[in-house]
Amino acid sequence: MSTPFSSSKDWLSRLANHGYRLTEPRRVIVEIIAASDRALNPLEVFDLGRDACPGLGLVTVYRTLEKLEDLGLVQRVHQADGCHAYLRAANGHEHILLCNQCGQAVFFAGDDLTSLLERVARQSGFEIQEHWLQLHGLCARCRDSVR
Amino acid sequence: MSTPFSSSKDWLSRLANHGYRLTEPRRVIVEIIAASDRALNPLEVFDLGRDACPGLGLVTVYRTLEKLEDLGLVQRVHQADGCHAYLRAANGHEHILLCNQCGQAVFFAGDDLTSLLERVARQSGFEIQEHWLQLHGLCARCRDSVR
DNA sequence: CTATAATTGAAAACGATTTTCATTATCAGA
DNA sequence: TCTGATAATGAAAATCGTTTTCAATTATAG
Repeated sequence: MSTPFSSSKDWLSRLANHGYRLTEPRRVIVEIIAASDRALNPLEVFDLGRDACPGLGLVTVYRTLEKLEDLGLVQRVHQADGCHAYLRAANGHEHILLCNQCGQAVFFAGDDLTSLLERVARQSGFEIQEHWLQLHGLCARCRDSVR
Repeated sequence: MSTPFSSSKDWLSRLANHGYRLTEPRRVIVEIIAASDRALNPLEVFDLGRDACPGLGLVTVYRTLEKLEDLGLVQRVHQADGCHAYLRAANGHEHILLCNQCGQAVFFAGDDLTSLLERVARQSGFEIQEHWLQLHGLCARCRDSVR
């Protein structure tokens, strides 16, 4: 069980190492995602980013999120309403647990899945390339405040 | 491990029991989803539906899929490109395995998850309301034809 | 310091989905 | 069986999230 926080410094050098330029909009966007404990959609990143970088464009948010996802630093989560939000990427065999109320994200280890995956591959004849586990619920605080 | 086929008769009576009228467009759409062994997006349902019901409108497809989902007969699957497709709903603790190539869907039992869910709930303090496991890979036939 | 090429933001385009609205069809009740 | 209330339909327009285009700006190698 781990918090989703991460170091924006690392992310910026990863960007630089891959030939991307370090610009003000990118610094701001990276900082926002890395510092967030919940998944943010592009518009939310945009709104937060405008505070630190008034000229920021929504298009730049989309483009930067796409690059961060390509580099494996950030991952998209799918929400019930069909929209996408972005979060620090899970490392290794971590998966995500999201609060339906406040959006808080928690990572947890899901290594127990391997035996299930092997069994399903054997029985179905499929070659399994990707597994995608996401949990939704209410965090302790929201559970108390809702009832 | 089970095929995704289901009885469209059952679905129609479920619709009727819930106060919905049985119309030609609904009969056609239900028949298409129930008979499909892969997830279909609304446009695919529309194209197939036009064959049997020439006047069919895409809007009706969306509306009918929404009702079927509300009744728990059909479920949405999220795809890598962000689009949605619809499939017979998994029953009980089944989950879905999708072929990235041909789209074929296979259901498998995922009851092994309960202990994982309990552990995560305990450690995180969350009340877990929904778990969402989806596997992607290549079915036996596509794996052979791709290589 | 300069030149080059990557990056930017605004506007327009885009595709999927939803809403609006007038017409049509289902079905409960006479 | 007929009929009226109203649920359901399809077409067009609106909407929403996302992507493309393009001219202006900016980071960085040399």
